[in-house]
Amino acid sequence: MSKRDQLIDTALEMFYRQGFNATGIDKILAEARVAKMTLYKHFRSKDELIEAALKRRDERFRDWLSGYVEKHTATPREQLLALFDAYRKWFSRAEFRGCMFLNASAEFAGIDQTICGVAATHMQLTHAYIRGLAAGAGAHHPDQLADELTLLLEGAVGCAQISSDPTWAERAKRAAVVLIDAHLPETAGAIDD
Amino acid sequence: MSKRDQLIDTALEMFYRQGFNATGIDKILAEARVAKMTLYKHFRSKDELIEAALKRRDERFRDWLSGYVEKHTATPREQLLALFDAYRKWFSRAEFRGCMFLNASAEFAGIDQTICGVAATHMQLTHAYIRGLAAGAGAHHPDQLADELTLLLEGAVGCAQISSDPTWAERAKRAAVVLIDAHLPETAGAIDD
DNA sequence: CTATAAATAGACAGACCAGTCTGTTTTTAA
DNA sequence: TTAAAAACAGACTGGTCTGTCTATTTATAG
Repeated sequence: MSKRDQLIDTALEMFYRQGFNATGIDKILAEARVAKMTLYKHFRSKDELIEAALKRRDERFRDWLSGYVEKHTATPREQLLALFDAYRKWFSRAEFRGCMFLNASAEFAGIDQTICGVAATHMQLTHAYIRGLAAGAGAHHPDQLADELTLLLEGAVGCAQISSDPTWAERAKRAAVVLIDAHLPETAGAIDD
Repeated sequence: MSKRDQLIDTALEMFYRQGFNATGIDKILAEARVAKMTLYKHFRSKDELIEAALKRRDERFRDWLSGYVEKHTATPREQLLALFDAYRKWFSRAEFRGCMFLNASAEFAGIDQTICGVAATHMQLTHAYIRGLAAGAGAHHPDQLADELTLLLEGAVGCAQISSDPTWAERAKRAAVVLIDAHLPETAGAIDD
């Protein structure tokens, strides 16, 4: 693995765990065992490293999410619900610290437009992915269903972080069942209450 | 207004706008026109000022929310939906920077337990308020409905912040209509699509 | 082997940070 | 008026931050 990749991976982990402003360059360098000049040869500034870390996080997260969905499900409707199982698994991890892009947006809103742009792009891409699943499931209004599921997922992330309670994923899933059934042609309406 | 209140108000505004770590003590003091020793007579540390600011934010926000709901609605069902109108209004404000408690949770997770506790308490209190509205509306499972509406509201906050798009409140409201109608005795099921 | 590139350690600058201290001025209240 | 309390300005400490610079060492490739 190149020094550049080492830096990005280490920065990614530390930024997510401790926050962006609270994580100093020197600590990242010590953890990654990389010299300072090597960092500034690959990145013009700390902000550029943050950007690179966020972009890597975006790729990794969406790959992981779609991988989980493909592996664990059969029917299109189950795929939509599997999103919530994936999130539940994510919330249960010890290193869970909420949505890294929302965290970045919190620290850099009104300060660094590029970083906020990366965060916004991540949400658009995730939304587009969910929209694709909704369309594949035959939703009447896939955009609208994707909006609703995005809201539940994002809400679950926030609630799980602030309350340190991963079960918010399950509560979101229960709501998702209702919304999905309202959107899908009523071929197999499974109701569990 | 006492110097203490001046400090809290100024800190609240600046912390929300710029973030906690990014806002230095000296800048708060300059903005509030208060001497440094006055701050340290009222608060033992910056963290204690952050706590006070978050507690004030909690009071103000919940007062504003319940005030909005009481003023704008007649029936209990409309009260639940008015939550989303209130959020929509909040999102449209120029100074909107997402959920301050989630932002605090992002910056202080694993660092300051007290601050995270204040954030968690805010969510519990907001949830309890919504639960009360749900019970008043005659929901079959007010806890569950409060969970679902909390998820939609928190999700709308996150989506609105990250995408700088206040219309997420309206999309959340549309989903809320479906969920509320699934929970309420079917006396007056208003469907708009 | 040798030349080029990459990475290293470590010092350094300049700025900012939270928090402490001193001495003075202003406000408050008896 | 006077005594106590509150707030003031501003210097100061010790630390941390990002980013730059130099000089040396290590890897790579012809």
